[in-house]
Amino acid sequence: MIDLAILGLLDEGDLHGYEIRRRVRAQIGLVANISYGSLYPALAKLEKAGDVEVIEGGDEPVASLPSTGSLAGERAAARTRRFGGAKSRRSKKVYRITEQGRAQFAALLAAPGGAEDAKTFGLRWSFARHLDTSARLNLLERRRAQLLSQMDEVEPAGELDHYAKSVVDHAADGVARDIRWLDELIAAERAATESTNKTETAAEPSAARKASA
Amino acid sequence: MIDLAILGLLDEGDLHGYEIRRRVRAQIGLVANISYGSLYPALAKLEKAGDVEVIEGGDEPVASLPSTGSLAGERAAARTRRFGGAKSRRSKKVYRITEQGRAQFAALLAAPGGAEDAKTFGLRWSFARHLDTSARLNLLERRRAQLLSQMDEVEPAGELDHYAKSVVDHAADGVARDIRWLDELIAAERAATESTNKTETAAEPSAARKASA
DNA sequence: CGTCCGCTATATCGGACTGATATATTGGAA
DNA sequence: TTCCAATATATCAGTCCGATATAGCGGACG
Repeated sequence: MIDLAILGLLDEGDLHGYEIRRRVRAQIGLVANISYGSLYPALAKLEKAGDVEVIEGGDEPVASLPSTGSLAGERAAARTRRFGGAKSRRSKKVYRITEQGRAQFAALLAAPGGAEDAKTFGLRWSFARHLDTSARLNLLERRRAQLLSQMDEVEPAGELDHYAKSVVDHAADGVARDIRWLDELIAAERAATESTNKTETAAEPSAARKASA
Repeated sequence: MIDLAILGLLDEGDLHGYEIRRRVRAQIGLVANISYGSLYPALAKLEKAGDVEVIEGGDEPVASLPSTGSLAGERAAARTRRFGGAKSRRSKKVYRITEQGRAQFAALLAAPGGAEDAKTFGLRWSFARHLDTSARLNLLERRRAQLLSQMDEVEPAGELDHYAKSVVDHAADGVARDIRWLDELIAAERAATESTNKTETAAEPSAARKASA
């Protein structure tokens, strides 16, 4: 979900479209990516919905590191600003998230529905700081269940040739690796919960502790 | 590319749409998957293009294992056949690949253009038996280059919080693992090329035993 | 000193694919 | 017998990607 990525980044500071894409590529490019073909329509849609607003001569990126490779761009923007705002000006529409947008972000991040595919999960987890421990555990277990159901839909050994088998085996190893990783994250979250043994969230049954392939 | 999967499976025997999807899920479900929403339009398109043809009461699946979970379906098909072919019949359009379709399959499999993403590569490699060694090496190196360019587009360390860092690190490990795998496959192909003079596929050399990260 | 290249930046379009839904048919369980 | 689950085909709205178009700007280069 591209809205999630956009709102999540805008929550850390005002940005324009090009920079949003650059940050997604630089930060979580190995997990998910967005194209202009979906980015700009999504921004227009979010603006119409009132989740974001345009602040024309948007200065200070609020979040740290204003530079990082876009020095020329920043200078260009400064010059644009100096020139005054003749309406013929194009270039650089800076977006800011609204209160409604923040609520929408929280809703998308919680997102009880849906299949939790790799990209969406990666995106959600990269914003996991916005969730509480029980929501985090819920997310991890949802992804884990998704991987398990994916695994036992595949036939055990099948009569595949050498090449097909190599790709299937590699993929199976990858899934097993992902599940181990999820188990570590789940354990870490549980440990964090117990160490904060105030009272809250003492229960959380969440039955998925055996599952040894 | 869904056409590649369809033609590749039909090359092993006549099938109807439902069974094509079942086999994709069962055989390479961890790598790629197809939905009805793309499968049936694709079949219609391929038929119109002359790459496949419909054989109405399609019998013997040609390829082995006619059963595997679809016993009921096969019996139903048999009964349908006994009933005779009143044109009001719906159910079960069995497809067969044409000569032109085989050529198209070869073209799609070679496919010099395109970015070689994970799913497409997995699909291509699972059909690698249809390629010669040099085409196989070309495919492997294309995928390898794709992963490398993907890696150095990401910023080195970035100031990410704990959760984002965990997902990025995990993804980076996954890419490194994929590259090691590709290196093994490349080494194996090279070894196979050099030992062609003797008994073909002499010992499955597994010639990549170093694999130092 | 001009002009051409590459980067920043926004925008749109066609095409591919998904997920949901609708519709038939049939074998088997209750 | 009735109803459910599985088999089987088909379509649709929505989502996303890749390619392409446009445009301002700074610097390289002769």
